Amino acid sequence: MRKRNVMPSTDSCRTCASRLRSNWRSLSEVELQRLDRTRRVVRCDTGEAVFEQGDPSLGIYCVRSGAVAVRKLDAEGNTVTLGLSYPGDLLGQASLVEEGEHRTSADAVVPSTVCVLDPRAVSDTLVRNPAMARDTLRRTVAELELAQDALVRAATLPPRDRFVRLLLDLLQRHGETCADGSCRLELPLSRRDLASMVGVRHETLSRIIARLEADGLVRFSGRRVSVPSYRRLVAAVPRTA
Amino acid sequence: MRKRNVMPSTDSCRTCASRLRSNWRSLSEVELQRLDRTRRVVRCDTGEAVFEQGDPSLGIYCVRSGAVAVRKLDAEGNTVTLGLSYPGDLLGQASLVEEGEHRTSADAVVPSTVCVLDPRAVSDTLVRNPAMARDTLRRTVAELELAQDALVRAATLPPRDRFVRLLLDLLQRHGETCADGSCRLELPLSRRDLASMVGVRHETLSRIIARLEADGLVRFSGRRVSVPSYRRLVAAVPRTA
DNA sequence: CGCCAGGTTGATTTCGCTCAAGCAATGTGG
DNA sequence: CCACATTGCTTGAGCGAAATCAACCTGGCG
Repeated sequence: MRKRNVMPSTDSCRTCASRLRSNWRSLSEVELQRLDRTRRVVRCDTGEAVFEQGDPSLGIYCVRSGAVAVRKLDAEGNTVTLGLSYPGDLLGQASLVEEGEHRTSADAVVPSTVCVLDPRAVSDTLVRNPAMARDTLRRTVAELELAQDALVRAATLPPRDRFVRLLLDLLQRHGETCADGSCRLELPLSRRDLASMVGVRHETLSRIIARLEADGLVRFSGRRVSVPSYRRLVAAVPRTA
Repeated sequence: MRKRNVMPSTDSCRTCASRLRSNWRSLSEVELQRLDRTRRVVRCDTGEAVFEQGDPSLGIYCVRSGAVAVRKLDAEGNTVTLGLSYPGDLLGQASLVEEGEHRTSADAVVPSTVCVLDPRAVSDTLVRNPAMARDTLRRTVAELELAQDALVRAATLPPRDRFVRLLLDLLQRHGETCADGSCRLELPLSRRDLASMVGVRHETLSRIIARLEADGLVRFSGRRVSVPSYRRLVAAVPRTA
């Protein structure tokens, strides 16, 4: 992970393309401006860290563009990728309720822009704007449920099925569907990262991919993935609860 | 799971023994009373369901006494135990932000009392009392981090270590420590439930227990567990991140 | 040209799952 | 009160799948 570049604020929150998808969509112009004044911008190239687990938090992080992987390291140095964050998403919402060290690492998987907001300003806004407080709670609850679903899958589904589910999720975000029901996908993640999301070693993931190719469900070539039939891929895995 | 008994409100939130540990600790007397008026009480014996996944939610659930297991069923009918909730905890906080069906099941593992509050009343209170809103967000974030930690453990720790961690957690809640560093514990859960929390089949859990006993780390007899040396048990597992 | 990171593939071992039997505690009906 | 089912748990045998260790390939890149 190379260093990040902290730049002075360029654009404003008001004109942010992902504003309506973000936590701040229920803010008035005035409130937005107040937030905006505290804003710093971090530009990261692919692979650059936005922040590292253990760093003191500089504020509330909000993805403006690109895609950011959120990872957690355990005591043995294993790293688990918890998920990807996209424009409008908040990173490390722990800093919403208490400052301190980052409990996760975050790095750009494509060139990305992330804004950093003053926690006090955000906190003030939360107090003054119940609609945003509710919105924030809703998002956090949604994320909690995502995590719990992942726990259930980790406990019950075999690795192969977990990987197919991951592929289907990535297709939603990064894929393009053709008229004939096939689709293509440029993976934003390395094999190792994929493996760390599925919870298996990377050699095992290689074999899983080989098996899926043998079954004619997907074709991998580097980071290019093509899926001959989306329907068949969906059918290859138990119901999406 | 047998049926639950819904009873008229007996005691009040104001006199609730777990009020200060609950979500409502920052409420004024007036606010508490307003909530209290909407309250219903559910008494459950061991094994009785508080609610089942898929049921329409009757409101916000708050544990008053006892201990409640929160479980999730997946499409194949596998059930995973997500955790235990104790007095002061909220169940299924999804209902905080939107009504609908329960996304988990909850059943009492010891005789328990759970209060049900009107979601509208709670929602009103959230809007009017930023301190409570903040408190609620804090709790939800904390739970999210718990879930993410569990994900990391599921992906990196072997079953044996995951079980020891679970034992250590249960010791905190249900154990009694002796002066000599040994401790005892009355398990509130069956072996199957323990297995479903660790993410292995119950036969495998039996073998894990047998191995731990062979190592002299614990002694099991029914639901009675004795740990000769707490320190040794802690040392048997990687650092508690 | 050689090095290196990322990826694949192979051989071997380990370990959790499955199926199956056995056992103790509890409950039930005759 | 006893025969018998039931439930929760343990134990064993065998299998299959993932981890591990290791070799090897491939495409950058200095």
